[in-house]
Amino acid sequence: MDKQTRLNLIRNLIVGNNIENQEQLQAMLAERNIQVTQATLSRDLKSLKVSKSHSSQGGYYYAVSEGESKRGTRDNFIGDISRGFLSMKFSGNMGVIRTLPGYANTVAVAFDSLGLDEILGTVAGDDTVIFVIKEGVTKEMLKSVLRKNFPSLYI
Amino acid sequence: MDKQTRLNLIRNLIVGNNIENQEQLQAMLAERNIQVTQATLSRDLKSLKVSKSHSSQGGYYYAVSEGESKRGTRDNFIGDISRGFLSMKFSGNMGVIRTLPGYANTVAVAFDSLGLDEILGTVAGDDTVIFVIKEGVTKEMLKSVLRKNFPSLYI
DNA sequence: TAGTCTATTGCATAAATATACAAAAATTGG
DNA sequence: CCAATTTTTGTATATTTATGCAATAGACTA
Repeated sequence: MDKQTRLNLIRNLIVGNNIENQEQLQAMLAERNIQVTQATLSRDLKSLKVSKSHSSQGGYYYAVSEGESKRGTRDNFIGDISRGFLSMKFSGNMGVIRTLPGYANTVAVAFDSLGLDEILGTVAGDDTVIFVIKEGVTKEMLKSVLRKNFPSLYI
Repeated sequence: MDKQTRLNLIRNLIVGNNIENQEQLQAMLAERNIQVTQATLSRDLKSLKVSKSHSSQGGYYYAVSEGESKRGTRDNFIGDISRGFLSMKFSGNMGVIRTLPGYANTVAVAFDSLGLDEILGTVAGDDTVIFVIKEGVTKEMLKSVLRKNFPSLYI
């Protein structure tokens, strides 16, 4: 478990859950067998430029800031995907990927270019990619393939 | 100086300046002869749903959440949708919205911003929006929700 | 290889923010 | 006007987050 992997996971956890404070985040990481101190999380959240907001229900939640969090020049497909990727969800034979604003096209192109047999095609908007899964391929089969291709993403 | 006035001033100060913490905000208010404690500011920021973000220079800044500062309100989204909307059709777990030319993106953004639980994601072209319906949600359920949100549209 | 440099982390603690509680101020209904 | 109720605020303190420092590990150079 290196730092970059932890950062990606944290980003995913933040996007996919309502996390109220660093203690809670620490607990979620612990469930995944990642042990870090609050101090490290404070630094991680800073480097991800995560902001803390008030929810309308009175609590708090973390949010990943628009864009800024990562800008770099890794030029392989997996790098492109890692950089913009936020979350992936499924519905029937369709999948929806949320990305940082403006990254959808990059992610979709990278996805296409990998030539995954399980995916029939993709369409990209600005921060959303929709793709169609090949008939007969289950969510679980696809997830397993994706995890193999992107061990850093926690899909 | 009543509370509402102070809240408005705080919002303006936050939008117009880079304020790093409550102490700084307190000082700016003091310059304007408004004396309050940090505790009160903490409550004020909560009621304004101000979030604290990391700047790319390493510092912090407060930001007023979309809903409160800009007119990113529900009413405006509904207006945006009504203006460009032409028709909505379904196929399986997918929906297709036709709009006036050029309106697709606006409609999609508005749709997304409403945060409808039933919709997984959207992609916009020029005059067409495609969206994916969440698994387990039927056409009829979605239509019913949409009719409630947009009584003026014939969905 | 030894020495140097850099990155990452935990520990302890500082700094920043939130809140329980009580008091003061404002509002409401006779 | 008064009494009852609600709102707003400060004080003191709890909670949450950030950071100085030292330790460790890996990378790089000569």
